[in-house]
Amino acid sequence: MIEKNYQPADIEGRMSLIWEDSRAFSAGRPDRRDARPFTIVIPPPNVTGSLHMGHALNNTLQDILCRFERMRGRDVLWQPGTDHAGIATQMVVERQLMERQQPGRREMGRAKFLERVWQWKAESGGVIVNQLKRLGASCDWSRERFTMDEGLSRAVVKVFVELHREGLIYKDKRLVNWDPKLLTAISDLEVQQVEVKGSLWYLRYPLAGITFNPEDPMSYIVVATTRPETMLGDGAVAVHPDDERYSHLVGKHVILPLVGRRIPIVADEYSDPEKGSGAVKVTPAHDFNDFEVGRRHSLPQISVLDQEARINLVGNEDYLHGLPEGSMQLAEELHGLDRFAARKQIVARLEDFGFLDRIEPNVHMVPHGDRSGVIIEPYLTDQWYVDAKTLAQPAIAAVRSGATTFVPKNWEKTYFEWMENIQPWCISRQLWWGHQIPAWYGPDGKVFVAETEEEAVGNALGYYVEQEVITPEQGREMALDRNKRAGFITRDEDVLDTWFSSALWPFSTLGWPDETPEVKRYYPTDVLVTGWDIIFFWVARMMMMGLHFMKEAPFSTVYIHRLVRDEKGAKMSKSKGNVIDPLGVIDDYGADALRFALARGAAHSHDIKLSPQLVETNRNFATKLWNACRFAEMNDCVVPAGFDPTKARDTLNRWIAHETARATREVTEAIEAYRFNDAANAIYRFVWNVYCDWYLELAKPVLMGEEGVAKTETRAMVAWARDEILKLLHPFMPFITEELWGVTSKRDGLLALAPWSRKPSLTPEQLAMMSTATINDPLMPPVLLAFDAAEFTDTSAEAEIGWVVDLVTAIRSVRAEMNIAPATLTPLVLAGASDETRERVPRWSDVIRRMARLADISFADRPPEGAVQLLVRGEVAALPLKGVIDLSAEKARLDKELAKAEADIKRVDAKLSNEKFVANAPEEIVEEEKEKREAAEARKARILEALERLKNAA
RNA sequence: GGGCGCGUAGCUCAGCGGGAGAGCACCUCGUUGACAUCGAGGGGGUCACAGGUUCGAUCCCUGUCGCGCCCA
Repeated sequence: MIEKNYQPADIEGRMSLIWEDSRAFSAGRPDRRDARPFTIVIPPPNVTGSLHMGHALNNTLQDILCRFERMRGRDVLWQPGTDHAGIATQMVVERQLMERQQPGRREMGRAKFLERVWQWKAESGGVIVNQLKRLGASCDWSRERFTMDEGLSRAVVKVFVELHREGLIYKDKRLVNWDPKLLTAISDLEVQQVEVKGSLWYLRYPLAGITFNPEDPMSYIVVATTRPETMLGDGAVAVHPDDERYSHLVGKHVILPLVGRRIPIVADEYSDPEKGSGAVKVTPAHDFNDFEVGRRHSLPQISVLDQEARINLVGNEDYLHGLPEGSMQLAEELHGLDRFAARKQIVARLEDFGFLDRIEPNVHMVPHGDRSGVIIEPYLTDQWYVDAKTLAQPAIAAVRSGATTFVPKNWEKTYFEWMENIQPWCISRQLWWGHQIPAWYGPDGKVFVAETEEEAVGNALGYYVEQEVITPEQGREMALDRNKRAGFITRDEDVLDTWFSSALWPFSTLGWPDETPEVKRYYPTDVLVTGWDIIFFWVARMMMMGLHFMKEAPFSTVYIHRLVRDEKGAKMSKSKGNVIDPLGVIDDYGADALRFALARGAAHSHDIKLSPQLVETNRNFATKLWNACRFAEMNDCVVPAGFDPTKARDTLNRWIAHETARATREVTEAIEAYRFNDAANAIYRFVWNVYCDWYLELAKPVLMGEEGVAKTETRAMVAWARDEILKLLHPFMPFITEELWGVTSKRDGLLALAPWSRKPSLTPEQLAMMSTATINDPLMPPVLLAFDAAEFTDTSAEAEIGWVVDLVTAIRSVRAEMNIAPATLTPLVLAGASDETRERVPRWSDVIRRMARLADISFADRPPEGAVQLLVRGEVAALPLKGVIDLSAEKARLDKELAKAEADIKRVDAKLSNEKFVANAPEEIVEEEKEKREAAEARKARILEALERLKNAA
């Protein structure tokens, strides 16, 4: 029994348990051992995360694909899991410690802190997984993975060690993006350029050997800078080689104000004559461009900041080197100041001594950390890098060759753009939570990289014994006793960028580096579904790692979807307060409604604008389906064993078989093309505007009528089409469809595992098998034998029902226009009806009378006087409403129709009289136009007749 | 500065070479036995602008304007 009211919350709670108990989503089910696998790896959400609309969209789309392919008979693995999210998680736990006024991370020490993070993960790390289940995600939850799992960690270490051995991972001292709040390096991608209103300071640098005089421009050179405080670390002044204003100064020196360092004036194309004064200060240790300039001119790299971006001068050898007596005083005064406080001080001092030329307002881009939000400092440190340029080559080639394709294809351009200009990837992070880098150092700083500590220590001790740094005896002792080697061999403290482990996700989750059956069966995966914002972070890196270690691209298709925005198109954000919580929406309207709203909006080239009202609309659709199924149940509609819809006799039933087949093809083809919106809209239209509005309404007289062959067949067909609807809709609205599937009939199994009604396009292997196998061959894939009604068509049924629909619609329309009360039943006269129409009427009179509110239907040679005359498919249907209708209103209506017909004729004539059109247009188009003209002429003739009769009546 | 995308009904968007479409909103009517979370009907658009290609352009090309995003 179907409940009277649709209650999504009740259904969804129960259904999750049913799917879980039946292990419906398990990959490698025994009954699918011979099926083709279909694999998607989930973009692992942060373990700290909770479900937002972006997740809801992303996972809805993946689930649609997985459920679709599962129904098409594939052995589906949707691999779930979460990401350890280095910085984010460490921040969450540190904040928690602070809130509870417990000892902080540093007081605790590394081991204790990590224990604490794991504890946090055990308690609250699973939140998002449960939220995904509420959305209906049909992942194989038994295979859930975490990037810090033992197995995945082994994969990370192995990849690091191998890439290091191949020279594709190396340690380098260069400028990194340094986050002075989180005290770690971050990669280029984690930096966001933000437009900031700042200033451009023009500073006077005195020329060496000339007495500085603020009044004498010949005694100094003006440089422009956005960061005056870094002048302490300047190594040169650069001017453009072609800039004649300065050419006489190239090779000369300036004396750095306040500091007293003598630095050269160099010619370098980096300096832009158009910008500022045309001369720039060069600070190799604090600016990426200056770093390159410094390399070209062999300038010293003088870092003047510490890790927290405070001025660091006392005891700073690089800074103090070669400075005149007395500069210690300045160093001591500035030492320890924050970079922005120091800026003020330094500018003030420069001004005091006449070194400040002027200040101009200046808008420029300033790098900010995407996690901390603070201004990033280019900072000179030792970090580990991946040689991305080398790894990118096969990854570029794979997309060029089509081994992997992006949908929509435009994204390939973005991918190439980035990949072809890729920079070394900084992978070390000065954090605790993450995969600690498997590198150990000896007392002289020599690096030993190995998969285990034992191996690394062994190598190191062997080396130092050989070098006679230690004796063999000491080596043995150190090898056996960790305490003995402490201080001699130390492990790298840093951990790897979270995205390093994510890059391995498509194979590490399958058990690699072990040679598991899962790796063999499910790699490479079929499709990756993700947002464009992580193409660089994740997609590109998976491509690189997958191709390098597995020799095959990790997925053949990358489907890129757009963002979910609020109803006004603004990005959802906590600060704006416009966030729609998917779980709240699920509570209010059900997961199915949310999913369907998202799917219907998922067009290729637009972000999705979502509002609660939109979800409500889709909940209403679910209710409509619910009630249609109740109607079927109330009329005892069931599908008899062995029922074949293509063998139906009744026209209406053949018509719905035809329409169902059409909808099935549309939905199938749209999902195959990742056009989720088209698929969802096709099924929406079919359910509401075809099945409910017409089929069920037209079937009512039969269902209410007496028992007989027609009624039996109609009952079967109502139920059959309903089942087809449930199947087509299941990938989009899994909960309600599974519930209705279960309660409407005794079923062999779950809808989630029921066969899709359109055969998948055959693989070459399957085609080969078909040519050698016979129908009874046990090797024949069952899916090929599945009954396939999706190819069924019946154009004559389509024409006949089309006529009924048009007739009813036309009568309804004119009745509404004429303000005829629904309670008033009017007669219908079919004038000059063809044999076909005369034949059809007895079959449909009940229906037409009921739907068009008619008293009776009769035939006549000509329409009665004063009747409203409608044109339906070229014939006149007359409603004798003399006295009821306003004749002038009817004349106005007919005049409008006439004008329309004449306009049509005119337009077609214009075409047909154009010789070039007739000569150049395809024959069928010309033929079509001629037919259109004939039809319009016929209409015009009928309307003129009708007007004539109207005149007579008046 | 480079790249990508978008400008179609009041709103959100389909359509992308041969008669302008949907959903929502709006207006009118409706207690017909699945459904008022509903049914029936209706109004509403020089398809941003200007050129070009074509027998024919909302659709293809070029340019202009406006909006959004990414990279420097």
